[in-house]
Amino acid sequence: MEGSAVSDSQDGQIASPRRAPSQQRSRERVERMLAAASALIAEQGSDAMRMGEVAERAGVSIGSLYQFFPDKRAIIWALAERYTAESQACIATALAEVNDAEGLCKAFSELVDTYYGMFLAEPVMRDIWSGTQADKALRDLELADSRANAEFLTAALKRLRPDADPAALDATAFLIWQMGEAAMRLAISVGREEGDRLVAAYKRMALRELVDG
Amino acid sequence: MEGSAVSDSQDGQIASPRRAPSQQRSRERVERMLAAASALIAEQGSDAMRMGEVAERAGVSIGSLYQFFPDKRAIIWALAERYTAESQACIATALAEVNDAEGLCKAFSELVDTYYGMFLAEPVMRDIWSGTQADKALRDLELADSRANAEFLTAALKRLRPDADPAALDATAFLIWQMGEAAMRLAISVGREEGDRLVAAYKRMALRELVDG
DNA sequence: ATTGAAATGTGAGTAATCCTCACATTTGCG
DNA sequence: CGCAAATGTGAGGATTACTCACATTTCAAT
Repeated sequence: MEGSAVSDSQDGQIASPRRAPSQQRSRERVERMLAAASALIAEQGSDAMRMGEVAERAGVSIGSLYQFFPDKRAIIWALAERYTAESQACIATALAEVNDAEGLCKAFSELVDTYYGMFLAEPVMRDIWSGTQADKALRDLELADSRANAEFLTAALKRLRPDADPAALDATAFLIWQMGEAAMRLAISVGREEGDRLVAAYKRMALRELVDG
Repeated sequence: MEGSAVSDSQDGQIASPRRAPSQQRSRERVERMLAAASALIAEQGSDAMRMGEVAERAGVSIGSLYQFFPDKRAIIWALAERYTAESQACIATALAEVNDAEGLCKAFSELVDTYYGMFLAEPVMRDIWSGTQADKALRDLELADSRANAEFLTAALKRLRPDADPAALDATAFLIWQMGEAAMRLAISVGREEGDRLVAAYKRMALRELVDG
């Protein structure tokens, strides 16, 4: 099997693996690198994460690190990608079977709680979404992710209100989703108590918009 | 007159001028430095802005730059502070004389348009708010700014609904304001057309919440 | 006008850090 | 076994934020 993409990121674009690990040994080493990076981000934040330290903690040389990750952003990107994939699956299942207003309320409410819990519990996710927004590739990933997530919401809305303008539903769902992420970023950057209140207020606002149109 | 603060930023804190310019000559030079930085940020973004280039374009030595700005963040922070002061004044006047629901609608609607226009027109503001969120000091500045802005909204709301729970109004205003900034950041990162639609959707949503409670 | 201290100005040099590259080792496969 | 591809290594190149020892200018007090 040939390795997939080899595109070195240059402008502000993607950062795919420089070389896909094809042997068992290297796959395990890449896992160790990701684990080390994850731990370091959790401890100090992605900005303070040093590539040399990642290599050392993973028990590999700096050269090996760069064999599989073209640059520092790529390793953060790889971690972010895992989290988004995971959360997207969770969202899809939560919204898949929504068919009436009551079901939407329940599913959306639980979804927000789950998402908020993930933000609170995962230091890496927290750092990546609130800290490393400087990186254009990551912003784009988040945007794409947000669109994908919003589409599950759109789909549910369309089932609820088949006669409404689809484009308007699209915009509403996208906006509501993005605002939810903004509300949660805000919530985790203030105290826990105020954060909880903000998330609750967001939930109430979003639900009104979703249900009443 | 002794210079004001000298607190070198260390942890993730403030970054005040290392030494306040007290002579006319140095005040002009500092202005040139800020202008150079602003131009460079507009051209390439704050991340790509090089301190050496700022100094060169301002016609000063690198040493002079560091005489007045303790580090790179400080010069960006100084620019951000100017924009926030300017926009805060604009918000205060817009919301000061709101006394009924209709007035709130009109004032808020115009305010959003103005703010959105500023985001679109000012590359520096755009870069600082959407790009340099990695910087904790800047995030804190934005948060404080947002709280201050939300308070004008809170004040207007309290005049409209004197019987409502003040704490709830506070939370609502803060959330609505933050979401507005999120919506605008989103709007400028997608195409102009979709962006306009998103801002319009936000406006509708926010107004409903503001008017209906 | 003199003077001296504070303010201001300079830029070569330091330190930190991302990333490369020439070369060594290991693995898979005919 | 033999060889090509995959993998591994770490000293060093390149960039860049920032420092510091020293030069120059301003200005208030004498």
